[in-house]
Amino acid sequence: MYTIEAFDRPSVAADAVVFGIDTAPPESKYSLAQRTLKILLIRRGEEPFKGQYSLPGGFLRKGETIEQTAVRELREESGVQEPKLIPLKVYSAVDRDPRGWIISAAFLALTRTVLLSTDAQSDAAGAEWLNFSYESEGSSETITVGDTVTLHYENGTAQPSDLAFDHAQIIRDAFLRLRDEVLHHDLIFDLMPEKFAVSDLQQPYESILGTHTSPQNFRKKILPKLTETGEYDKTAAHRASMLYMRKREEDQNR
Amino acid sequence: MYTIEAFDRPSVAADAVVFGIDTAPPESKYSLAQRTLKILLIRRGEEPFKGQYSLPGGFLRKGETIEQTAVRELREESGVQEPKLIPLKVYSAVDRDPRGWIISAAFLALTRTVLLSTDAQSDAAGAEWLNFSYESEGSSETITVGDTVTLHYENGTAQPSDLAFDHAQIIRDAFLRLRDEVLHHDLIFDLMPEKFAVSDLQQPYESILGTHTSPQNFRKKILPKLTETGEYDKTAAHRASMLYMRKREEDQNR
DNA sequence: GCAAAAGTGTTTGCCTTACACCCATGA
DNA sequence: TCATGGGTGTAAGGCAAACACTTTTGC
Repeated sequence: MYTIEAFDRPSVAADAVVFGIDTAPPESKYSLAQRTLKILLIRRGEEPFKGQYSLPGGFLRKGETIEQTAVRELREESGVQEPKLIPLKVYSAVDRDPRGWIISAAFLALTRTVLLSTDAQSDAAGAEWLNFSYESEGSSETITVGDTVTLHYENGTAQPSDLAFDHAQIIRDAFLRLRDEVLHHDLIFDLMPEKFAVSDLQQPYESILGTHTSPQNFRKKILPKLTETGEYDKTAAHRASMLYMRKREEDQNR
Repeated sequence: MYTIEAFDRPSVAADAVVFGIDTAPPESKYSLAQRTLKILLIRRGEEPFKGQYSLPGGFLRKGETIEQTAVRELREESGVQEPKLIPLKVYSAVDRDPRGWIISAAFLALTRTVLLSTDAQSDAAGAEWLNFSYESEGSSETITVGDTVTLHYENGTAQPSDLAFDHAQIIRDAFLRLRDEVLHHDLIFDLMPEKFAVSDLQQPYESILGTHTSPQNFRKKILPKLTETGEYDKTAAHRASMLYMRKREEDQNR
């Protein structure tokens, strides 16, 4: 007969790899705004790994689901609201945390805004949005985060890095999943505000997928997935661009 | 300062949704063998849910990863060896297990053979391979397992069923992931033996994806992903079929 | 020869790509 | 007017569906 006391139990954490699109003002009134992919990291204020970057996350509490853990910790540590969560995997290597037996359920989390709450009641020293870029060549992969952190991977495995715990590995796995979901399931729309111009999509889309095509062909490829709103963005010094919304699933085949 | 005693800890289980392809002998010496998708379920020998079907699975032990838990339990309960494991998600609803606070990391698991070990040192009454079929129409989905169990879903949520725990929900999520991985990442090969004829692929492939095409066009679509072995299957009463292997990733673009 | 499947070639239509072109707007 | 992006049209190439056809084998 099973009794719940018969097994040792690990501490369970949720960690989130949060991506967002940052919009920088254009260089001139003519050119497009610069839209770049960012990742949210926490500068750790406590041991272990004090002062190093880590993913936002925290411990599962009794009475909540692991998704609620992720949402709560994101709000507390960074002010990120209503993220889109996608479960990644459970990281459970026995030596992954020097504090003891702690496993972590990792999530890919997307937000439509990169603003940070300033008065976050935080148990971490501070949350920062950092530039994110990914490159691969053969069996080697490189991720650059912010201006100072470079992560290397060989055959899909993280090499020792400046990041806390096994978070370098989690970040890679999350980005590859993001790329896959953008490619096959239009996840790009979960990184965008509700209404947007076609050209707002292209930079984020192509920096995630690592592709490039002309604005004309990008338009034709993406238009079947969009619905016109009739509104226009008139802020730029050229022809105003129509704002679109994501087309509802049921209407795709019409 | 963090202390590991500061948080309550849940019991952590791993559950696996195991799919395999069963090969039934052909009706005559002329026709093809019947290949059907099967799912491995356990008839529970203990409370709760005694006598009902559940997924194979068990509890995480100290010193092992959650993947090792899944592999160990599969071997113990069903004799399945060397499954391909794909992490699905963590199921953590607070009332999902009447025994208490138990969360489960669910895996999609694929095996190349549907044979069962007969002398499994089992803590379950018995493992069975059951026919699996999936249908969807609008927001309703139906999964049929074996001859007796039918599962219903509305808007992606499992309706009450004869399965133990929340396993009806897990099975649906697993099958949709299977379909997605077969479509986008050629996961079908993890359900096949190392060497196989082109026609061996088509039935499983199309029953998972819910599509149908001619044998000729299926061949042309799949051949770029295959390598000839030079061996032939001469058992049937018609032209012998060449056996192929999965082409290595690096050779795909040649 | 006949049934059944293995395997090849051809046609057609669609979808992507490259690129020429016009439109709208503010400086 | 000019620079810049918004937006449309068209022609070429590649891919997939439909299907006609040949090959191989056991009965």
